[in-house]
Amino acid sequence: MTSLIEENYLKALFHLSSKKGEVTVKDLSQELDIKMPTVTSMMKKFSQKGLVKYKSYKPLKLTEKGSRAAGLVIRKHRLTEMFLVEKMNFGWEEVHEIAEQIEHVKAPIFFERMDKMLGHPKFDPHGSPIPDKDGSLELKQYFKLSDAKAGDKFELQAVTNSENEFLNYLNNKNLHLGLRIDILEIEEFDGSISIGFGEKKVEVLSKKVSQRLLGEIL
Amino acid sequence: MTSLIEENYLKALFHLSSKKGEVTVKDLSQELDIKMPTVTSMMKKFSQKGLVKYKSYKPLKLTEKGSRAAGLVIRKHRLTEMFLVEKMNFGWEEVHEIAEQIEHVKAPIFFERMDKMLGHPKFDPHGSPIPDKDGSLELKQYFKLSDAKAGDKFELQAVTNSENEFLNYLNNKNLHLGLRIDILEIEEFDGSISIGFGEKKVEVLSKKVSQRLLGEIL
DNA sequence: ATCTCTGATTGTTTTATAATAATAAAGAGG
DNA sequence: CCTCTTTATTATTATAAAACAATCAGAGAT
Repeated sequence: MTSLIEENYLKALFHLSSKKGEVTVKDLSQELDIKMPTVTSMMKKFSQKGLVKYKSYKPLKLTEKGSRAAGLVIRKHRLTEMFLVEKMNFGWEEVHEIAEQIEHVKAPIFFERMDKMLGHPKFDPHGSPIPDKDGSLELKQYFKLSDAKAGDKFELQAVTNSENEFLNYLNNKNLHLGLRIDILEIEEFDGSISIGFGEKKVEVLSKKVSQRLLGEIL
Repeated sequence: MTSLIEENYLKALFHLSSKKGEVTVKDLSQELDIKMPTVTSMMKKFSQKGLVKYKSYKPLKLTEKGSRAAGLVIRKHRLTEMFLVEKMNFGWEEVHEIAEQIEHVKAPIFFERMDKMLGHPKFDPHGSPIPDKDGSLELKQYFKLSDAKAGDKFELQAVTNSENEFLNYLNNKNLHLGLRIDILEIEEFDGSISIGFGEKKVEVLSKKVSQRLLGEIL
């Protein structure tokens, strides 16, 4: 059995691994807001359980088993987020905290039911892919809006970052997933980008924002 | 903040209180399958928090505050059960275990949303009343089917007991809440009862069963 | 090659929840 | 009213997850 606490370690490992493949004790410590000694001892336990490869003073690596276990937690989280948005009318900015708790429910049938009701979705409300029933994930290659050029058409399909503050900003600007955007102009000086979409709406987005918007150039 | 563990103590206190008003340490101990000394020390903490009235060697009593706190936990549980049955197509025999976990979610908005989606239900799938937003409960007076007389008409509205085994028994006999039942005959010898319902269905129920079926004599 | 700094580990302590063993209070039967 | 059983309490210990303090390892700079 993996406890709630272990599941949180797994999630953090998953997120950090997706960037670098290897994870340091310090990274984990910061991500979870748990002191390094505590992390070290938990990693020994994980190593025991075959979830991570661990050598003293060396970076951690998720094993195949650990990776699948982590994927399953992420799956539960993302299915829950999707359910909250699609079936319970929550906004995409509200669901993270709630899903954070529901994801730890020990009742496979509950998540299977969600999955079924949602028609086996491949992405969560922020465009992040949902791992399959084995916990494995095929990662889609997105473009950043910041990499598009003037004249391109862009479909917004995901965000890199799901903090409340950012999502509320997007809500205020009526920017949502699935939106088709015309890139009008890019300001060389600061990398800000002028876009047009919907009913003649025009907005200027800072580089900070456009780097966080992912999708496809059409 | 009331932890998951404290919520479980509260629930147990609520259930035991509803019968006798007062609860002994032993009762609680058995209900929760936790040894008496552990219960004693938790009750000191509860007393500190003003949730129970506690004097050494005397039975426990929920305070007003404790009673409301307990009611809120029960509310979350029962709303969840109702949601699982009504919105996610689970059977009434499946929902208890799942709700037992979801009830501990710390996100009032989540339960409010369920409540709204369900149209502010007054009863859970087993006919148990759902406490209001303050945690208070008006208890309805039910009759037991075992107290009905030959010739009576009876509407099944609740069950006293929600164990899986019993609910499956009722499922197999097509006995469900809302069903109208004709009491055909009562066997003096063992208290078993012959009933008719639906499409000319006739069944004989043991006293053990009929005592667990609650409702109204029409 | 050594010094120093950062990151990692060990060893000890804390907190919350539980258990066991030993003791004390209440209540029941004579 | 006293003894015996049941129930409750205290005191100590256990376990999991975390913290803090002190030490240790390794990488870069001198």
